Amino acid sequence: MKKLPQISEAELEVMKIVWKHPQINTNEVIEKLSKTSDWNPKTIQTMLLRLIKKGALNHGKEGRVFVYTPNVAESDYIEVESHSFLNRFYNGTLNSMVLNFLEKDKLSDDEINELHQILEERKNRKKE
Amino acid sequence: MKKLPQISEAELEVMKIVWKHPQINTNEVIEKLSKTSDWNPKTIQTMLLRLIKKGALNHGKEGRVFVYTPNVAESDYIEVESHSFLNRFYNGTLNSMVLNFLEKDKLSDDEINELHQILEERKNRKKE
DNA sequence: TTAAAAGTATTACATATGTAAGATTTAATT
DNA sequence: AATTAAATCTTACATATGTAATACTTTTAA
Repeated sequence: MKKLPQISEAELEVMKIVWKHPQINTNEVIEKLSKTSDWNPKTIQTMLLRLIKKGALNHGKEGRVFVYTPNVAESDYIEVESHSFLNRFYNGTLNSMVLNFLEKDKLSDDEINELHQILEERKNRKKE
Repeated sequence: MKKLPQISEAELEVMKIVWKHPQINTNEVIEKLSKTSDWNPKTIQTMLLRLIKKGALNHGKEGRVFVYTPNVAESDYIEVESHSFLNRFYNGTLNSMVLNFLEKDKLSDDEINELHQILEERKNRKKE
């Protein structure tokens, strides 16, 4: 598997936009981020550049305008981050996270039922 | 709830030691961390100091030696980090993380069974 | 009682990150 | 063609983090 670059918190917000709209250009990124943040356009440009430098984004030109595409898949990134998170706090296993949430009453009855339902289905599916 | 200080990746390793052994002194921290890392003792001291400055640790003196205790509970910290993690990657819900793991086949059959078991028990317990 | 050892306190320095401003180039408009 | 506008490129600067080294102070050992 490809080694993923280190992506900071703020950079991640930019990545999310590009993941959602591959082949997006600079102004469109700025526009979309303006709705959810108060970053200066210059700041956003800096982050785009850094993401290119880190190899997280690719860019081409369309006229004189940069157009960005992700160079790391969102699912890969989430996977790596998830495992690193679980390792840091839950002995590396999702089950121990779920258990902890149950113990600490962080799940509503509805959520518990939903989870149960999901697992039931999964088990039934396996049987076939 | 108390506002938690920002704790860096490396600092977290130090916190874990103090959480596990409250009322631990400098040398003991260094000794324990030497087993799992190759940090210089000076580096560890810097991190201890920074954690005090950030309010993550308290310290008292025992003779001329510092003794540390956590000033933030491990469970609080894990809770905050967990929610921030879920918000960043899974729409804020644990269920969508579990679903994603199932879809991506990140859980073994054993783990799935265990999870199912856990939920069964939980549901039965609720009924009483 | 002086020197060495063991702690703590202060300082250092490179890289990363958040947050831009200013300079330069290129394209569009008058 | 000259001016303006719009993009990109270069530079900046404070705080955080990783990773210590050096200085100072207090014990302890010779």
